[in-house]
Amino acid sequence: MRIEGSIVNRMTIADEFTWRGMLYDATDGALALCAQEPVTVYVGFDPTASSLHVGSLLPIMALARLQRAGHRPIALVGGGTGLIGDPSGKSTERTLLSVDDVDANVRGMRAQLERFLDFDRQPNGAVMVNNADWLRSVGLLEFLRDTGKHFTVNYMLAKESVKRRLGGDEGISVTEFSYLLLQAYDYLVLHQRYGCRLQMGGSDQWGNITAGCDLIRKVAGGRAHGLVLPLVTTAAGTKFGKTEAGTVWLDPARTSPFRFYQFWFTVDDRDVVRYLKFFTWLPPEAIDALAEATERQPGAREAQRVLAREVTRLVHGDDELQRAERASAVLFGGSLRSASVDDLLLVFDDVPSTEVSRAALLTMNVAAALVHAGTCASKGEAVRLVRQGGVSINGERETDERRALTTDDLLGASLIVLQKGARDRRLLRVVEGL
RNA sequence: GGGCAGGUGGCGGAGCGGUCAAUCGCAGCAGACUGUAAAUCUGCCGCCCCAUGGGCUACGGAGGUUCGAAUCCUCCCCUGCCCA
Repeated sequence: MRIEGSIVNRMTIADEFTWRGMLYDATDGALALCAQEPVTVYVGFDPTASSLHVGSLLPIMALARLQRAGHRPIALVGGGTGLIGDPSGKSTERTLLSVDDVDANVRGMRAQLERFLDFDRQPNGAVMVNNADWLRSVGLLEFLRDTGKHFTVNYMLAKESVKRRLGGDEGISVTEFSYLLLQAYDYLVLHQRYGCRLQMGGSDQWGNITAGCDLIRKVAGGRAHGLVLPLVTTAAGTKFGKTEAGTVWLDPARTSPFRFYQFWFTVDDRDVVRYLKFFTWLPPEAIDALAEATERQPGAREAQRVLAREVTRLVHGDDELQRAERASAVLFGGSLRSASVDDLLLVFDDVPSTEVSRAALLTMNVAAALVHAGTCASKGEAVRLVRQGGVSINGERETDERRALTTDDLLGASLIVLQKGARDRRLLRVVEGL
């Protein structure tokens, strides 16, 4: 991504992070340092999956904001640490990923991260590193002598992530227990190679980050800082970034832009302003205005609309945003009967959709169609759902799950819209000769 | 290696020979009310079927006892704690 023009700094990083609610904690002097001179700052991303998800968006935005403020961001992907597994925030031991999996995940994540940072910007172009480059080749004895010697087990036992596991009934393996050393070592390497003096991360990273600061002080004699971001919560107390359909990924192949857009559009009133501050580039005045709009006319969902638009554009680009908006307008914009078949066909690729042959369709009843389209996981579930009144077909509530589908059910002779509840919409399209 | 405590549905956690597809809480889904919101209330929440009923697969794994086991026995695997 290119950042055009020069950025006028109206707020300091401290002001901005504070106003946006992004400052959970920081080491003494971290913010003063940023106010005083350009700093090289890093955030690490765990390659636990081939795609980032919306939970990673906050640290990504934090990096990007710092870059716009003139600092140099380093995005680190954990091709080395990913082989070990970070116990922070986890209550149970994780199963190890294979080297191939980690490498594949690293590739996927790198590609995504590139979108949010400017690698050509002068003089503070972003840098992407993979800690596999130094961790995989380090020798055990060398590591224990050079790095391990600087930490006491006492120190490590005092870390929250370790304490929690010691109290749990699964314990913690030496592998995960050692994780902290690796991340501390990463910070040291980046400090030595790039002069990195600030590490950011989620609040669960505090222990790992301060361990790195301590290591740098002991080995390099330098002062390094840490800043942690709050955990993104939802007012309803559920896990942020999860929907009925599972995790909300940044990869459009895993979470379609339409679903992605819908995720943000359906955000709770109580969360929307906070998310606007976290995840968009909108200036304070614009966000304040949306906050007011939400208070005055919550039903208009203006803030959610803008949030969905901004974040979808940021992650998927303008074209995909427009498709998601159009698909949403067609499927949620009032009566389906008034929507033209052309419109429906247009959104076919953007909405969860399934194809079916005419012959197969005509052997299906309503319940079978719901399963085929993926609305329901099993026929039993489909039966229950219909009996509870949770299903509409082409906008009309369906009450008989055993009703056979006929060509009369096809809009424009080729499409059926299946609705479950208020939000779930899918299309079933008849394809000749399938 | 020894002792102790455990392994039950997405999670937590009951059940301790039949009435258990398994109490309950959380999470999830739907309905009502709405605003594609929240709260609240209601229903649902293993799979399949010619369905006020029937079948199948399930309570770490494998055997066994019994008319009948998640519940009893044996062996094995796994986890935690304590001891060596």
